[in-house]
Amino acid sequence: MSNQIKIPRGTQDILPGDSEKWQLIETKARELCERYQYREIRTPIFEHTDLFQRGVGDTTDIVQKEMYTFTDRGGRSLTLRPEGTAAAVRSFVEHKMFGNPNQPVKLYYIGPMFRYERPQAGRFRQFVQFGVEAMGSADPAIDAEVISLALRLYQELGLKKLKLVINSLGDKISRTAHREALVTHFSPRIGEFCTDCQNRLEKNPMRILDCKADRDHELMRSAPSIIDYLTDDSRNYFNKVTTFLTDMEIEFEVDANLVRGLDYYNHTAFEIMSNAEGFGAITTLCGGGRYNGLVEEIGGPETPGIGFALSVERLIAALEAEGAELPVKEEIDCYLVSLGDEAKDYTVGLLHQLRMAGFSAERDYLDRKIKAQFKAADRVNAKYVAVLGENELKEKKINLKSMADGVQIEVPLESFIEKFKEICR
RNA sequence: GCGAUUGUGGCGAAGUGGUUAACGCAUCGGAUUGUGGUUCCGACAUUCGUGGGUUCGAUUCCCAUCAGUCGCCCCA
Repeated sequence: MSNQIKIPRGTQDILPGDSEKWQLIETKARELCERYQYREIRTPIFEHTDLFQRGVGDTTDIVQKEMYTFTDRGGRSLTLRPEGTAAAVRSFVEHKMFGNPNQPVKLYYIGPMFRYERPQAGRFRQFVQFGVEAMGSADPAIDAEVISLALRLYQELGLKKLKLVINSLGDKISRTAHREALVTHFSPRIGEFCTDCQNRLEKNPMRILDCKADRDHELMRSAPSIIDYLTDDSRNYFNKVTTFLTDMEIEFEVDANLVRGLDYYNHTAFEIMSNAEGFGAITTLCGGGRYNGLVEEIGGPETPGIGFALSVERLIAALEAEGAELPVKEEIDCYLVSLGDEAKDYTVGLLHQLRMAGFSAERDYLDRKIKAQFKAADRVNAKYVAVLGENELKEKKINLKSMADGVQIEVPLESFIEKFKEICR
């Protein structure tokens, strides 16, 4: 066992017992997307490194220190996708979906993402994101729709302790003006801030607001707020979004310091967080926002877009923190108990027939005693146990026992399947 | 990248510088020679993450290493 190969750091096996929960969540997400009319897109798990550098942004932590980048045999630099938006946009441009008569183009994806990070509660090197992208519309109603879709998923899975935080990052004019104000504000005393912030001053001063280390610095509280620099258009846009949310009776909180870590956001930015007690330090379940301009950046025509991404791992963690159980039932219709070699062999055909008829069915393969076979049947939550022994075989009948009430009946072997269909429909 | 903490059977969990490594759960067998979820009895770690050192002797002490967990940064 000393040379045992173990799972790579930050990854996890999802075993039977848990995989059913994942299936249920994925099914719910797909069903929800069907209702909201988002259609699935499946893109590769790796892309050209350039895509993320351009799409996600060179100044982001994701690009600077978290990418799984490798060179393939042809000398190309490829990267395991750290998020889903860049690839969706790449595909949108590559397949000229901007020419699709159905606009906006509404897509969803669900699959693994990769970031080279130190694992801890709610953070993995491989994790699964479910995300949605709507490209081609600059209507604030789409922003509200995207937000409500994310919230619906959580709510329909049983989460209650949720908080929606929203902000506007404004358009290009708003951001440029705000940026200048920030630089003017922080420059004289930037030496008092952490080195990260000192770098941010030039590259992306807005993210200084997001800094936890310098949170209590006096210049933070007096820092210019983006809200004050929004153009009339941006302000109207934001008001529309919040009005629509209110119309849908969705509660939210405006946080002027909500910035988001990715460079491509503008206008609407939002996060859904968990309030659950005992949740880990990382409380963000879902993050998203508008990214007008990203499609152009990736080489397409000027196209507005908005989306979100959420982690299934964190969703499951939130469910556990709230003590919300997913309705996964694990049971089988029939367990075949057999005694004696002849009967044992006979169950092969019976099992096959049960399964052909659409039932879930199982038998013993370890040559266990009858008592142990019943225990096994009990363990797998068998609704019925069919007992076939030498006696039954001789008399061409089979005993069918209902495990819930212990009632047992005799059924002629030849009509067993038909009878079982009646009893266990 | 930095910090804290942990690493004993399938799982949970005691334990000590010296050759029997508790116990609980689970599993298997028996009591009940063909019937589950209760009870009783029995079986189940040449071995204490890995490598090295100290020692007459190490699971227990020291060093290194690997891994898990949690936190910082940042994010989903």
